Amino acid sequence: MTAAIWWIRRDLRLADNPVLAAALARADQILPLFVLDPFFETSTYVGVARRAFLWGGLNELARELRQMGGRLMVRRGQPLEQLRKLMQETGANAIFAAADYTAYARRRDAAVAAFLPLRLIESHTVHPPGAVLKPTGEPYTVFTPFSRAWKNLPRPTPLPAPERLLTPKDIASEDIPLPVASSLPAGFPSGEKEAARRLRAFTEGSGTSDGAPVFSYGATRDRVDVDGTSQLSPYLRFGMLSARQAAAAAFDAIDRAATAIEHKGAETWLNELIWREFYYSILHYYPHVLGQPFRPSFAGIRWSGDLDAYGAWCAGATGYPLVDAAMRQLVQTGWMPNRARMVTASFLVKDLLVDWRWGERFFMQHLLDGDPASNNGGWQWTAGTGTDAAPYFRVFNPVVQSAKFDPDGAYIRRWLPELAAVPDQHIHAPWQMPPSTQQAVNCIIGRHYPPPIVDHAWARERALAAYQSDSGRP
DNA sequence: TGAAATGTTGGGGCG
DNA sequence: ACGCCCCAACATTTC
Repeated sequence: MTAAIWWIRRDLRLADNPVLAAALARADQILPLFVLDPFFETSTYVGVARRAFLWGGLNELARELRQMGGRLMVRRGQPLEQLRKLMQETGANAIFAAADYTAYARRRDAAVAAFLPLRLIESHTVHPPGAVLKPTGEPYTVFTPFSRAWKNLPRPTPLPAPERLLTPKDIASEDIPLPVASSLPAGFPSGEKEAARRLRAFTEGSGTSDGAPVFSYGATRDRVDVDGTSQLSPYLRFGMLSARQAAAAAFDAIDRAATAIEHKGAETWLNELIWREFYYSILHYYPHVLGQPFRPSFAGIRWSGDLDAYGAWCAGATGYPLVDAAMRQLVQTGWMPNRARMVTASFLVKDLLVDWRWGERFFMQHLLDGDPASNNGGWQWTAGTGTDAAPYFRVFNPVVQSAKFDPDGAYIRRWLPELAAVPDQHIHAPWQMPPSTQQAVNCIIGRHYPPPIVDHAWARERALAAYQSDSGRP
């Protein structure tokens, strides 16, 4: 009998799992192992919600493994030490894990590989960093040519889940951490089954006469008052859904599209998946983006360092309803639609002139899908410091964005109940309500809801001036 | 995957 | 009838 360790980090699924498949091809028995790494228990970049989501996923995975005859092991401590011990206890002679790209992950895996037979398998992307390169062998730094090259590669075909998986008996394991009920994200039940159900509902429809949401994605994805996005990112983050499964479903939807609009919707969603792969590639080839601007010319911007402004942004108390609604949604649910991320990020960086890295960290703490590559890519895009980023002079107007993407204010009223009775005409800029109206709807600006923390027109000019003078621009 | 400022055009009111 | 102005609507440029 041979045994191999399946070292699980963020690949919490049985279907389409090339790491597990590689381990099964090599060994008769599999030791699925999760190591409670003290690094993550103390990291300021991991908040309680994402940790609870992970614990929930581990419990789900353990349940599924039991049904197949297997068992999830949990050990606490340094990965190298715990892996070495488990190999000694069990006679396992190989370790399989998914390749990962953050600085910490690479350091950790290199340290293990130096002493133990660790095999890293590509699993987090459809086409791993290095598979999509310019003809010269250089990485792409612009999205559109990257996506063109990506689409020229073979279409993915996900693997089925294995039918049986045997784990050696009588191996000690710690208890799987139970998520604290109060920190469990209510809108996002954890686990592979839930992920598959949501993917099906999004790309194939929920069985009603309505078309699949992916077909209207082009029109609705930016509407914050409508659930127009897939909301699959938390599942992709922990591999409860694989990028290949998602991309395969996107290609299927493109094939099934009956109209130009449907085709465009599915194609746009596929592009979002490719953005994710683009940023994985960027992080792999340009690891300095974690901490430094991709473009060094932006390293000299003098940020305001305004802790009060940052605190108001975090608390959803800037006085701009769309920004505040989105920040409250983030803190309460661990998730925000992409449009809201762009608006809140632009507001922090451009209107408040707060260092984008502060926002990046806050998002990492609160987002269930907090992924270093995508999150960093998004923030650098907004700050104008990244690859293929928004030009520095593009400044979102939080009132205009609100009117466009939450036209009736339904999203605002949902997350800011204090504004529930504000008339439509003032919902995007409530400080313009006449005092009599404020009285009438019981929303006094300055008492029930704050006045705007900055004047947007003024803030825009300040941002343009700061970017211009500090980034060596003419 | 902006917004604001500036420029152009053309219809209509009016002397 | 004609020129002038106003200004919406749209286009282009600039940040």
